[in-house]
Amino acid sequence: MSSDAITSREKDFAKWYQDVIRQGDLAEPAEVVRGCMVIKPHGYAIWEKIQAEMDRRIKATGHKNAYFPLLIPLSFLAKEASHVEGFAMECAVVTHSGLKAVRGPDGKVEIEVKNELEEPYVIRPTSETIIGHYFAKWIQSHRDLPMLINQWCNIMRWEMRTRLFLRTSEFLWQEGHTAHATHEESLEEVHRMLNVYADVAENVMAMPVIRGKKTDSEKFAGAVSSFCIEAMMQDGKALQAGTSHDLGQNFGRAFDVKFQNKAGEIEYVWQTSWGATTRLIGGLIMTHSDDAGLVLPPLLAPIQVVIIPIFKSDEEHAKVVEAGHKLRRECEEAGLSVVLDDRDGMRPGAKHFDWEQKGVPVRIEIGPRDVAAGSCVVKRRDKDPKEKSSLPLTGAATVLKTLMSEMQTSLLERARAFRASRMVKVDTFDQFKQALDPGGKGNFLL
RNA sequence: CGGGGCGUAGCGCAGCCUGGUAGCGCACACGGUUCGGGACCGUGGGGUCGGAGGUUCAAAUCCUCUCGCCCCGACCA
Repeated sequence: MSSDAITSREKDFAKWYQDVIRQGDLAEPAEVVRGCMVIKPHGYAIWEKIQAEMDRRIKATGHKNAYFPLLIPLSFLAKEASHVEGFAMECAVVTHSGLKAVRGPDGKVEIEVKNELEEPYVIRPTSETIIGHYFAKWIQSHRDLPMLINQWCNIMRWEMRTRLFLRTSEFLWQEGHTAHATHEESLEEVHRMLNVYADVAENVMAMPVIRGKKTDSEKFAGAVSSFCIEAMMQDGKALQAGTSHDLGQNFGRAFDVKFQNKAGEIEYVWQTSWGATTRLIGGLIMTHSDDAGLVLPPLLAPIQVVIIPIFKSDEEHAKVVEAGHKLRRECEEAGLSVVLDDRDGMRPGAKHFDWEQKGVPVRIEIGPRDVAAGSCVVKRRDKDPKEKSSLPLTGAATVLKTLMSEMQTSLLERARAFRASRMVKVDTFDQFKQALDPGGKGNFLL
């Protein structure tokens, strides 16, 4: 209905983005905590899928997960000059511990903060400093290298302007921190992890990306150089979707992370750091979703198949649901995540819209006619909803499994085609200026 | 942080200019008829109008402050 409709992309892209998130039940602003968001179960399930795929690749490249404190001593920030300068304004600072509750005469409880800390803590805006501190303790010899650590955690950056998933004051991410014996090795690591990000983006999220180097003004505060992957959104704008930094010996020097090389000489380590965040979900939305709501690539869909029973009488209901459960079990055995939507009091059409908005890749109808014919009706989220095909119930799970990988591929191809249609290749600066001229729509690759 | 817009029921909104007992649609609850793409009828529940002050006999409405959200910009993942 009009009250919960989704604004079209053409009419208002920013509004559309928020509508998709609301209707897809992914997240909502935490209006009681400035700039933060509540990630709802469906949104969080997508994050868990991204996490799982990313984590597997991080471990496969030799890294180990660990966890470091949320709070960082203020003095740590001061050790790397350009690092503080970059993050200073975004830091939330913890200055007190303990509260005192005072009950006034009217019965109201007033709360005041109690003990001022000797040294304030900063809520981590990123963990190079505290991890650098521990690297210094853990690394003595070239035999301790490379040190390959990753942590999954939350981060706080006091942002001036926030947008759900794309930029929130608190966000979830993974941050890798590594130390190496040579610059050559650490640079190799920087690009290895950039490639992991590109792999996840393209082969899991079906989101084509371009690898690039950030300009000096854009690079990570404290890095020698920063690399990133950029994806193109449906409004033609680029989204930075993952970064990998060459930290050189900057943090090694700042935190005194030294090792003895094979020749017995003392050297500073060469470090890297790399991160990917919940922003990826924002990129996912803006890459694939349409005016009907969320579209999820099968590899990231918490629910891949929904079975909608169609019936009039109780007898029909019994038959249809029986066939539905049989199909559900077969799909589960084939490794698909599937839901039989037997919700009472909701008509089939309403169920279709509900799951469509949530981005479920395939919806299946089973009605009395299908049970009689031994078939079911299949609708793909990446196609026009009027486009339906029939599928024999026997062996349907296998066909659906294949369909999933087809959808995964076709979403990536579609996104690539879109990007190609908006991207202009230029060879000279004059061409660049010319290309920018007509309305500025589109992005450009030099 | 600069410029603009907006906070009224779970969601989307009207009412505000011109103060006078808080409304609509969807959602929700119950009953019935329905059911292959958002069903319909009837009945009902739900709001100290973001918050705090002020003006007034009287404030959703006028004034001041404040918090939050959205958009553009600068900055970032």
